[in-house]
Amino acid sequence: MIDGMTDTAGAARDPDTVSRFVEHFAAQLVEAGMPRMPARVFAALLASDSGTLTSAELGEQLKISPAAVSGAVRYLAQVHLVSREREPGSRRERYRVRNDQWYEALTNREAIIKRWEDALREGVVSLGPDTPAGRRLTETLAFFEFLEGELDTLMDRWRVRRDELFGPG
Amino acid sequence: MIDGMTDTAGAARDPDTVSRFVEHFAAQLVEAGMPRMPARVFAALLASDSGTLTSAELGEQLKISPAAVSGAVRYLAQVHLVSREREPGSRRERYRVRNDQWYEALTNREAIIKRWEDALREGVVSLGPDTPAGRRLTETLAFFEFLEGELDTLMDRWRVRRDELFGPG
DNA sequence: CCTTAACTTCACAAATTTCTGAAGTAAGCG
DNA sequence: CGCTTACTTCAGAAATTTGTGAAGTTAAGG
Repeated sequence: MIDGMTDTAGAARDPDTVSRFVEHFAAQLVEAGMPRMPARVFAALLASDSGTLTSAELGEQLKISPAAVSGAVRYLAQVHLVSREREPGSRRERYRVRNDQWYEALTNREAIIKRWEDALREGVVSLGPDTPAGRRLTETLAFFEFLEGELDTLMDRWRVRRDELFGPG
Repeated sequence: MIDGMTDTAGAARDPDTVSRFVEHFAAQLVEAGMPRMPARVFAALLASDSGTLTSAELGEQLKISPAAVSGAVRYLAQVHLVSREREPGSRRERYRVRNDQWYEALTNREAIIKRWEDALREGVVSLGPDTPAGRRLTETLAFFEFLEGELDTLMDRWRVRRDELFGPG
């Protein structure tokens, strides 16, 4: 046993090891389009045992200013990837990632899909429904409408699957 | 009938009207994370009757340089949203959006999902599978694996639905 | 094989985004 | 009621991204 490692059931939470995962996973999120700071904050929360961290803890762990934490958390709350909780009897705030909310958020691109649909409907009218371009937009629109319906039932199936794998919740 | 409008079956392709749709739809794509020029080029292709445009046509319509067209098209080809075709017996190239390839590409985030999964697997090992954080990552990983399988069958169902709506082939 | 057309690559200028320090605001605590 | 702590907002510096002009590359056509 190496000095300084705690002998828990799992691996020790070596800060360097944790940090490496956090940065690696954050990099994937960035590649998928998420801004850097939100990605890092989100990854840090994912990697925390409690699933919650305070602003100060995030700032220290990621070596970023309170302002950066504030901005990142606002972004994440807006897209429903984290929730903010006030610690009762304290002005300290805790940011939490819940196991389910994070994939809910992923499928909740619904607002975005809705706006795509609106733009496409406008396009069908503008270009004329009987033109080749109009027909292409009509088909694209139909696909998004189909997708919207599928996402709901997909999440239902996931919950069933999750209960199979990990037991009801 | 207004002067200058051609009396086709659909609406006339008034350049301003087309442009308004192109820019509006492109804006939605940008909001969803696509870089500006690729979004505009893609929207222009979607709105074209033939589904194909040359570099020169794109440059003129969108008022951008050949270099910008080149960069945008490279991006779009990389994510499989357009294909490039060489006009036989000419050094002119045509960029095409096919009706199906575009939603295939949307679901073909598979490469991205795969890398997320890799990062998560690494994380489970790093943090320890029996820690709360490790269990959270395990569940997240299971969700992505589930999603991967669902996407295939979802596309199958779409093709059936499309044939219902628009007829086969 | 030389000319020319069409696209690509490169270096740089411009615009945008990102992150910080500093000042501001709100809320617990004495 | 004022002090202090914790977060937020704001202005600006720094870094990144974006799009252009210009030079480079490839291939058709005489």
